[in-house]
Amino acid sequence: METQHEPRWERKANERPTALFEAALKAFATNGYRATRLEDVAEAAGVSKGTIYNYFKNKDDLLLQALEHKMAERYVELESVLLGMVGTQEHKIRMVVENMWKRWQCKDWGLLHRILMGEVSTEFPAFFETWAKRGPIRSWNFLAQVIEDGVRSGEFRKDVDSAAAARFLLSGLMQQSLVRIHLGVEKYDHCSRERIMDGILDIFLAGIRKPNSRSHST
Amino acid sequence: METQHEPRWERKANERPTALFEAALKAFATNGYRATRLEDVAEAAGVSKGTIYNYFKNKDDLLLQALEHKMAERYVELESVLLGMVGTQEHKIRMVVENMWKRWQCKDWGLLHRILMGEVSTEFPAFFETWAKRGPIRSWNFLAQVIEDGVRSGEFRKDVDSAAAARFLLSGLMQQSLVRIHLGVEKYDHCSRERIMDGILDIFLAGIRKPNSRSHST
Amino acid sequence: METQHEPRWERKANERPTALFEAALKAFATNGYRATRLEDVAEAAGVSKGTIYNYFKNKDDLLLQALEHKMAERYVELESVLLGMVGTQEHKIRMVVENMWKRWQCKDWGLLHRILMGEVSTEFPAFFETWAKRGPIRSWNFLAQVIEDGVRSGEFRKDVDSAAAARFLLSGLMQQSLVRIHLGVEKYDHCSRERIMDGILDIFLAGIRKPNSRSHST
Amino acid sequence: METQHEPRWERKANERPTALFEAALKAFATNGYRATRLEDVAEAAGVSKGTIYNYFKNKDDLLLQALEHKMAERYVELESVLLGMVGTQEHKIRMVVENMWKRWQCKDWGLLHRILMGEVSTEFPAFFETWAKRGPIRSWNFLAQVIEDGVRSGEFRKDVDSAAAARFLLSGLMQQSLVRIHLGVEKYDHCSRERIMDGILDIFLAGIRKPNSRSHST
DNA sequence: TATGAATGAGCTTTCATTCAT
DNA sequence: CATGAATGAAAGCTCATTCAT
Repeated sequence: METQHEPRWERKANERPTALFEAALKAFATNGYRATRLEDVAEAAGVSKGTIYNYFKNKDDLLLQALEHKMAERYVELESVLLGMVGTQEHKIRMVVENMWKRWQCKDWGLLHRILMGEVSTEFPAFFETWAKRGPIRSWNFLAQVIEDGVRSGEFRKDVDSAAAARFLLSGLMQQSLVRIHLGVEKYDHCSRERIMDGILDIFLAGIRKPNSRSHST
Repeated sequence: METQHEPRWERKANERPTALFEAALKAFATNGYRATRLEDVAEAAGVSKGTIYNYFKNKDDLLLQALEHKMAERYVELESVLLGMVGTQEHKIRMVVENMWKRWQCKDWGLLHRILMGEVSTEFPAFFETWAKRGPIRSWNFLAQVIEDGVRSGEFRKDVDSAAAARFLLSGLMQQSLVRIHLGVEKYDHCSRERIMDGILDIFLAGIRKPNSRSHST
Repeated sequence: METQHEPRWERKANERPTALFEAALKAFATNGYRATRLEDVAEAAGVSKGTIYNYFKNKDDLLLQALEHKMAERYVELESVLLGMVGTQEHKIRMVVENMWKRWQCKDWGLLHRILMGEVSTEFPAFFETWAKRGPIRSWNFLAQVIEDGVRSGEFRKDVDSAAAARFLLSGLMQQSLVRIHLGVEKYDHCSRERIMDGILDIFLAGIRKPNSRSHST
Repeated sequence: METQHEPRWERKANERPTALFEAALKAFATNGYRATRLEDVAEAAGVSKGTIYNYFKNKDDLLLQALEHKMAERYVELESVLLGMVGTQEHKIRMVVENMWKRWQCKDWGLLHRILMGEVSTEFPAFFETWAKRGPIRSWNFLAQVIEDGVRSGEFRKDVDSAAAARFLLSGLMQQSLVRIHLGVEKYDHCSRERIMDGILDIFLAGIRKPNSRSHST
């Protein structure tokens, strides 16, 4: 004679780690990793301090796993986009950039990035390196390839340094994204996100295009 | 036959704060602010724990004053450069960029910047804002003005968005500088500093120049 | 064949604060508030340093709450006595005095009082004031009322200043109690407690009685 | 050919310890002994921290010597008064009490007493004992003698316990003095000092006088 | 599994004391 | 003698971690 409890509780156990990931990343990004007390993370995740230790070895482990989890999540999406792009190389660049720009606007990315560039880079340099290779460097190289293709196809100038170009474009956009949106600079340096994005793309494409090319910025 | 006592300490009050600034910034940038023990800073500065409290109210005060000091130091230099530049706007841009690029290579800047983008931005947002306004934003606006002048003088394209352009160029360069040099990415993303710098400048200038202009990249 | 582990600690949250109150008051009264290390209080209470901070914000908070607790405890008792006294005013005075005298003999009162007159009066004057109003002043006023009634009923002299009288009696007794018993003066100023108490009461009552009154000292 | 400097500076050196005594006692009484920083005492005395160590072995030494000094100062005066009193015993009692009352009003006495009853009694019990014997106990015994004389001369009741009586009178007055004036209770327990003093003396004398005696309080 | 009281290493901070000047 | 920068032991407090329940 069992009372039928709500079935939604079934998946609770599975969601614990995820809830902790979210809570941890948010708290760490907002207040800093060291400055955040595990108790606050627990509270934000709706569990008690001790519970964290059922899922993670220690605070560092929580941080690193949370980062790992977020990264994995984000990079699966990325893969699918970078494959199967068609059209001119310029079009592909636009697509890549638009996609990246959008994901950089997202709060989650801000959280992730702040921590990585902050305490992770100093306190867990090995992890930072792993991330750098899997994330930024890979996308730099991917974009460089696209540009390279454009050079070969005659769409872009012969003397463009595709590696530098890719790094320039993505770094410029990413940095603006980070600083303006996630560090709040747009609150006191007034310039709309669209203007930044469009302006950058315009200049960049003009900068790599064949001089006599007839294309023009949107 | 005198026993030469090693004096337990020397009286050099004037140099103390500066020595502590250096030691503190270095330690904070290397290991993170929270993760650094005041005793280590003291040791690095060649004094004892207690001495720090003769000069600073507490750990936060030491951090903030050290940052303030470094900033002041750096911005006086900057002023003198930005004034009194002559020649075409393109030449001015090259000068600004070369100057910035050089200062961004410098270890001190790396230390300062890591801390600011890291724990300072989360734990002392007010200070971060002050810095952002005095530093990056000011240089963005300055460069935007130079570009604006070039637009008006017919040197650059009429439809260039000078604000976005300035932010693009400086953010791209700064980000690469930070990541490659100070976060060690150049160790596993092989691309010489010169190539990055030249490549970026080439594309940027090509991107804003009047199409029929005869200038050419270095 | 079980190894019987000694549990590292026991879970008895409910008793903790009380145990800490006792230990704290004792230690503070014995060695002085500032001179007492929190670790010693913890040890005396059978817990570790950190545990104190599960119950109290800081050292001051522990002191003040401990005092508050003791005071509350003591004043409930007092209430019940002061109410429901019957008989002549002289009899009531005797009862009040006997009751007070007994409570002042008690070690707990000594602990409480030493701290209050000592560091609390200088370092927490606001708390001291609160205590003075709730404790001594209230009992002075209560006794003054009893005397006043005796004056009106013709039991005591018309020209007796009841306020001064009450303060005289209670202060004299309390001071002797404090100094002799709790500060150890009786060890080198030999005079039995009974003699002090009886002698004082005898003189006091003789001092306020109507001259032709037939009462006699015990 | 000496320039004639002002001669008042001559005694400066001698006054150093005295100035330190004053400053120390005041600071210790106001904020508590442990809670007072030596640097504050130094500042109040117009010297620097290090100077204290030219005159005193350490903080404890400063406290104890300061107390010793004040006590000596006060007790010379007392001696002269207690000797050479003439008249009835009641008159002598009035004189003693008036003298004591006046000295207890004095701020210096308050400072001294607060410290003695406070941290000194717990942290330097030996010193406290010395003081108790030289101070209160001696005056109790002196007054007891006066009363004893009055009993023998038929001025006071035969059955008065002179020891208890003396302790009662002096303790009552002293306690009121301490609490009302020096601990600030008179601010919220309104009763003039004169009333307290007169009321107490009136009751006390009425309490020890021969019943048929014709004397009356002032 | 979840809880949260208890722990204690480790950090920040204070301040009595020393001593080169 | 006077100074006050420097010291470092000692204390307050925090919080990651453990573990009885």
